Amino acid sequence: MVHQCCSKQKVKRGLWSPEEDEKLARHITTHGHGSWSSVPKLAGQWLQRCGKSCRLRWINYLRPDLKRGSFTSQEERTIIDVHRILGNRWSQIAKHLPGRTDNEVKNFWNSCIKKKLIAQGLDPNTHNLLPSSHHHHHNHKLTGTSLSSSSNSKGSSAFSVFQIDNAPAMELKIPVVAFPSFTPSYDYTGSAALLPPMQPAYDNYHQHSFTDFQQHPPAPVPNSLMNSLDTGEISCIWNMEGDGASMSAKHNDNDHQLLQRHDDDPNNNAIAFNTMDAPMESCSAGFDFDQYMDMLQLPCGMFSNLSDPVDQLTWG
DNA sequence: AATCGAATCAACCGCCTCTCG
DNA sequence: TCGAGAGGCGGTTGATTCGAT
Repeated sequence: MVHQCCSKQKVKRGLWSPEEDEKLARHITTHGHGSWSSVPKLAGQWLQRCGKSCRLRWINYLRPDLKRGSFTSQEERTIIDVHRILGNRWSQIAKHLPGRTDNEVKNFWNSCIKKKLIAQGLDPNTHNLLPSSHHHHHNHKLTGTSLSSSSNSKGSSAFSVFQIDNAPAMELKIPVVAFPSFTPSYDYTGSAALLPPMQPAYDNYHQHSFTDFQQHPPAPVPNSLMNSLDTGEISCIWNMEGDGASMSAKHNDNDHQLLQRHDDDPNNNAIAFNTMDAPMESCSAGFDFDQYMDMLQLPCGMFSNLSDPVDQLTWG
């Protein structure tokens, strides 16, 4: 199919020559692109490309503010973070990476990140553990279900406790109605037990506007995402150290006590669970949701519709 | 040095949305 | 309200490069 903008003229396809690049760049830097469909005409008779092709070439290659070179680990992490929330919305993801294009991000994802996640036993689409991974490692799984909240329309479980290989892990899902002061950071370089937060509310995130990140001041990606979140669900997996002797959250390389805030840094809202004193085959953990909400210092009334604040985990 | 498969990436395709008459 | 055109996007393709044998 031929584009409307190219239907009335002979257009060249395929790779751009240096001469074409030079002609297009010179035209746009002096006149701006205006209407892309008119760019080939205005840029001179030898630029026999369709407007769409010119636009793409400018955006992906000629733009002066493009960043060259391979992606940094920080950029990679940002891509993973945003992708978890937005899915394959490459142009939105690229907005968080100055100098990178959607095409570049998409290619990097498909050729590199995707494989890394799969190698870590994660589904690159959902960022959840691959089902085969559970089976392969013969993981146990426990789900806590006593959290009840009218805002939790999915009726999903509040907790999941399971094992990855021999390491116990816990998934915690927190229904939120507004933006909490909870800004975890994650170590993607760790083992499978040190997982990034899961993305249980994919549809919720999509329902509610995430589109205008630019309104928010520059911030780490999770912050800017959370800032525009008006409802949804946060979910994290925390690793539990040792052979089931305790259960603790890892945050900024520090372990923390049960439901205690890190006092030194008000922005450090790590959660920890140290009540898993029994072996993983048989243990329980109480979870005081009220206390947890206090710790997060949530805006007043945020969880007012929670009817059953205390939850209990059992295993075995 | 030659071959071949994998990885990479630029570019295209086709669909969707927005704008404007 | 509707349709045409343009811009924008994500998926896909195909050429090129890279690396192993």
